[in-house]
Amino acid sequence: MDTSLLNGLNAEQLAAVTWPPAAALVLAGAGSGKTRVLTTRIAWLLDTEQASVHSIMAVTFTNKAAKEMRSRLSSMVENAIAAMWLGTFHGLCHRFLRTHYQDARLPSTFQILDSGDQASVIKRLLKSLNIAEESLAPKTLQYFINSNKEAGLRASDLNAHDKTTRQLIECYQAYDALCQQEGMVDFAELMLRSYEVLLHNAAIRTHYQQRFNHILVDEFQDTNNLQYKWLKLLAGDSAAVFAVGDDDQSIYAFRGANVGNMQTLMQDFGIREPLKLEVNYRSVGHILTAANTLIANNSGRLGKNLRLPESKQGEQGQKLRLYVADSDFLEADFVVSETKERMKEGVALDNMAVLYRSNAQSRVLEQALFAASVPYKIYGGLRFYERQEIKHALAYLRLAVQPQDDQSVLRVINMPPRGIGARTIEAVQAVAHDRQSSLWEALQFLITEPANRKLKAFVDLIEQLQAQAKGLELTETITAALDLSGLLEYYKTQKGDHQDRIDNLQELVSAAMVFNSADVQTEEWVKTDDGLWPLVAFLSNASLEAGERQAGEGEAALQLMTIHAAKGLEFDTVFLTGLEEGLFPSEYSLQERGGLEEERRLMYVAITRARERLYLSAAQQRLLHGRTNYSMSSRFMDELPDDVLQFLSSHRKKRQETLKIRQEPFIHAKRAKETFDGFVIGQNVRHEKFGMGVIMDAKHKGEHATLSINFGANGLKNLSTQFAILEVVHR
DNA sequence: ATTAGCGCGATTTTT
DNA sequence: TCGCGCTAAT
Repeated sequence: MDTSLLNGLNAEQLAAVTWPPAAALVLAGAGSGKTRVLTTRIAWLLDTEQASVHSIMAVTFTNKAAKEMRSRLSSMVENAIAAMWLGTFHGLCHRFLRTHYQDARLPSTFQILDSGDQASVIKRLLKSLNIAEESLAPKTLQYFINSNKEAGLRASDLNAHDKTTRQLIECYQAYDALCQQEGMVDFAELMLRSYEVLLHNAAIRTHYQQRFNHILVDEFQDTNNLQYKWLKLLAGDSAAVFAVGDDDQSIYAFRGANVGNMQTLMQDFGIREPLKLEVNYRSVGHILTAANTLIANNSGRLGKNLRLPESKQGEQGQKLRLYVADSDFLEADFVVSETKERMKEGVALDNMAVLYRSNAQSRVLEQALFAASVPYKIYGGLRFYERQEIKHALAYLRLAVQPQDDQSVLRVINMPPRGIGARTIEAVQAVAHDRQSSLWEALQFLITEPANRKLKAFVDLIEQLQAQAKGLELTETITAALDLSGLLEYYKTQKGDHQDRIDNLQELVSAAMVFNSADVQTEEWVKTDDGLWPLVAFLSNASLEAGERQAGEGEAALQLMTIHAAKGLEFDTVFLTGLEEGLFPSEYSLQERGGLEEERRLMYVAITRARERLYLSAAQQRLLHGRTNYSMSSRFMDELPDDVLQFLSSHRKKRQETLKIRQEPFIHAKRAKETFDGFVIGQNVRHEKFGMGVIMDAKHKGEHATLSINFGANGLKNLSTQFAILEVVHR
C-alpha cells in the first residue's frame, strides 16, 4: 500500500478515512479537512483494493465540489477515474436516465429544464388552461410541483381537501403530461424519475445495488427527502454509505434540505455515534470560540465543538472587531477604510470578503468602494447559460435534436424577427391543439399552404440544422446554428451596443470547444445514441452546469457576496455587515418555525469563513426599499462572548463625526428634527419590559404622541408617551 | 416591432 | 428605490 496516502492526517481524520466498510456519518466541522477525508478515503479504498473504480459512487451537490474531488483524486491514485460515478446528484441521475431512457419512458434526446425554463413552461401551461396568473401565481405552482417531487410525490399521490389544492394538483398533473409530451425533464424530475426506475425495476435496482459497495456523500446535511430515499434505495443492504456533513452548516432548508436526514441515516443504518472532525485548520482561536458559543444556542444539534490543532494551541489571534455605524453609508465607509488598512498590512484584496445577508445590501458598499477606487467583485449576477442570447442559441440547438420541443419553438420562431407575429403563432398553436400534436407537427402541416412561406422558411432552417447536427463536429454545428439562424447577425446589426451579447455567443463556441466530449464518451449511454450524442451531451451540460456567476474584472478585487454564496470559501479577513434585527436574522425567517435557528447557522457559516480577522458591523439606520429603517443591532452580536470582542465605535468617533456632516442633510432631511412629545425618530430608548428599542415612526396625539418602537427581538410596539415609561439612551 | 410608461413587489439558491 | 413585466401607443 502507498503509505504516504495517510500521512499528515490527524487521529480523527485517520479514523474516518480508514473506517471499515460499514455505514458512517462523519460530522465535519468547518475547516476540518472534510474534502480531504472524503478523497483520501476513496483513494485508500482503491489502494487497499477494498473497492474498484467501478464499485464506488461519490455524490456532491455542486459541480464545483465534484470537480474538486475528481481533480484531487486523480492526483492521489494511479487508477483511471474518468468512468467513476462521481458527480452531483443531478448529474448522476442524468447519466442514469440517459442509460435507461427506455425504462424511464423518455425519448433518447430528452432535454433538461433549468428553473427558468421550468417557469416558462408553467406560464405557458397556465395560459393554455385559461388560468389567470392572478388566481394562481406561476411561482406558487412551481414551488408546489418541485416540493412535491422532492418529497417523492406525484400528482396522483396527492389528495385535495380544498379548491385551491385541487387546482394545484390538476396543474401538476397537466405539467407532467406536457413535459412528457415534449420530452422535457426538470431538475426534480431527474431525481424522481431515477428513483422510480430503481424502485419499480428490480433488475436495474439489483444491478446497481450489487455494483456499488461504497457510496460516499458530501454535504449530507443539504440532502432533501427524495435524495435520501434515492441513496437508501441504491445502497440496498450491502453498500457502505459514508456520509459527510455538518448539521450546524445546514442553511438550505428553504429549498427542501432536511437536516433530519442525518438522524434518519443513523437510525436506518444502525450508526451508533457519528465520527467527528473537530480540529479546525482555518481560523484563529477567538473566531472558533465565537462560532462555538453562538451555535451552542441552537437546540437539537448532533453536537460538535471546533478546536485549534495541537500545533496551534493558544493561538487566539486578534479579537473580533465590532462596529455599530450610524447609517449604512457610514458602515460602508468603515469597510472601505478598514480594507485599505488591511491592504497596507499586506493582505491581498482578493483574500478579503464582505458578506451580507441579502443582495440588496451590496449597493451601498459598491458605491463606497467605487468612490474610493477599491476594486471589487460582486458575486450574484446572471450566469453564462442563463443569458438570453445564449438561451436563444441553445433553443436552436435543442430543436436540431428534438423539434417537438414546443418551448424552444416558441422561443426562437421569431427570434431574430422573421415576420412571424403573435397572430401567426396563435394560429399554429390552434392547429397543434386541434391535432393534439406538437407545434412542430402543426408547422409541417401548415407549410403545405403556399401562403405560409415564412413558416416554411423557419421549418427549413430547423431541418437544415438537424442535418448539420448529425454530420458536423460540435463546434461546427453551433457555428452553423448561429449563422443560419441569423442570431449573430441580428445582434451585430441591431442598434445599441450588443457587443457583450456577440462576445457571449462567440464564447459559446469556445465553451463547446473546451467541452470535453471525451469525458462523456466513457459513459454507457453514448453507445445507445446516434450521431447526435455530442450535442445532446453539450445541451445537458449547459442545463446542469449553468456556469460561473458573473466574473467581473480579472484583477485582485475585494470579494462581495451573500453569506450563502460564501459557504465553502475562506478568506483572511471577513467583514460581516448588516448585523441588524430584521435583516439578520431576517424578518421573514422569524415567521417560520426553525427559522431563527437556520439564521443562526448562517451566522455560524459566516463567522467560520474568516481565518485571521473578522469584522462585525451594523448600521443604526439603513435605506431599504426607498425608506429609512431604524433597527437594533442583531441578537447574534449579543450571543457572542465579550472576551473575544473588541468594540470599535467609540474609538472611531472622531472620524465618524466628520463623516456625519456630509451625511446629515441626506439622512435627516425629512422629519428627524421634529419632536414628538420630546422624542425624535431614530432615537434609542429603553422600556422596562421590552428593553432596548429604536423609534421607527411617530404620530402626534394631542399634547402626547404615539411612538412605533422597534424592540428588535421583542417586536414592534406602538406605545403612547402618556403611559409608557421610556428612557432615552445615548450611544 | 419597438418603446414608453405604469404598477408592483422586494431573503437566501444549486441543480 | 429600483428593476421587472405587462399594457398601450407609435
